[in-house]
Amino acid sequence: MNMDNIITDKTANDSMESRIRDVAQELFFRQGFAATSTTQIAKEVGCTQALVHYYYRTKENLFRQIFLEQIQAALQVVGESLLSQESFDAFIEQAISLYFDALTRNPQLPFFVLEELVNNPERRRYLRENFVKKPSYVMIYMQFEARLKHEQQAGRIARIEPFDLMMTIASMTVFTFLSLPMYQDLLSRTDSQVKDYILQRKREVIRMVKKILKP
Amino acid sequence: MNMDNIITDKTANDSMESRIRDVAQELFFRQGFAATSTTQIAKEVGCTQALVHYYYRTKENLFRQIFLEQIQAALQVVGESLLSQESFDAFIEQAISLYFDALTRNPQLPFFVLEELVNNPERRRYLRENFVKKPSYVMIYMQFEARLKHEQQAGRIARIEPFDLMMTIASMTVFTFLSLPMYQDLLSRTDSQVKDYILQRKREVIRMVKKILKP
DNA sequence: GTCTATATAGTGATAGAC
DNA sequence: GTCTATCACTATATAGAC
Repeated sequence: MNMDNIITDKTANDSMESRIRDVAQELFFRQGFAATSTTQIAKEVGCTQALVHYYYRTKENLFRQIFLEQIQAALQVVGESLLSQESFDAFIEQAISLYFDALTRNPQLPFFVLEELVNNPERRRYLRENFVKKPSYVMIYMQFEARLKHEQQAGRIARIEPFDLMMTIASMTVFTFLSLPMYQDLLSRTDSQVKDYILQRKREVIRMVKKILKP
Repeated sequence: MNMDNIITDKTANDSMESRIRDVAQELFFRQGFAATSTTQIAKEVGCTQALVHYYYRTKENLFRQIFLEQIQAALQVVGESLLSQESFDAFIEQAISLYFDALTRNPQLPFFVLEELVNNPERRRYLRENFVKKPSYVMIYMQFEARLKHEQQAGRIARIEPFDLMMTIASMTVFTFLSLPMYQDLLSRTDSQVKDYILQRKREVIRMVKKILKP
């Protein structure tokens, strides 16, 4: 069983800088910003606390870098979902499925983003300046709006405001993952039961949204 | 304008103990447990930090008392909503309306409860032992389940699992308030616009759930 | 680049005076 | 019941040796 030369992690970059980043992300995800210390990060990395500050100077800097990356990745998933050229029903199904799958790979992301945006008005300002105002992100929403209006004028779907449809899909998708720790713990579910539950919930959300959109 | 004798707050109890409790609740709601210190609580109350510990001994004790009260109040609202003797459609409408109104009076509650349950497995255990297992709370869900099944057998509503219906209503209701700080800040809405938005969202959620329940 | 050492400040909690 | 004083810890951040 000599595995000396086997590369075990496809994306592994063993520089201290990236190891600190990765450990920090894991801890921020699990515990949030306030409850995570640079001392704890250093301990789990196996370096000194000074090194964390050497690379990122402040805990806030380290956090921001991770936060920004995660928001960008999430917005990209949303952007990509809107590229679909299928029928509107198929597009909705594909989009919801894509969101569920992306969050299944990263189930702590919704809470991580929510927590920091709710608790820190400064981060909301930061998000507004860096994303919401950017033309490319405005375009994503306008594209979605235009397509919905078009389908409605053709009489293929029911009347609903684009913002309401967006909020409805976001609610049901995001809340599934926000409530996952409670689902698992309060109902004593195994990991495999949780996986089944997510799949079942995905199907059900798709079914319900389609029904809402029926003319 | 002599108002010396006017009682300004109907529930005000000016004992230090309750003032500490009230300020603590406000700060825990705004910042969460980890980001709130007993020093800060004392400063806002206008007493010394030692006094906070005199009444509640530990920060965890103080938090638990507030946390428990809030969960109990929330579960009572849910319990009351199930007492309705109206038609199922009217019952659903009434229930969703009740949840929206209760949360409008306490918009930070969903995040407060969510944050502490997600970040602290010990609090989930505490919740499971004190509520989920209690016969009275099990009964609330079984009542809801029975009524739904009954309506389905009578062919008055579509087939849907009770748990799915519950999650759907919870998703759309709770997420509205979880995302409120982002809605307000990112879209630069005034308080009065936010109030309108909540009312509009309530109507829309009721409409959608009714549509989902149509046979 | 990584370490040790430390400055400075804040934390939760308690002892003891009044 | 409320205060002052203090303990033992931990926090972030930096200076300086190697």
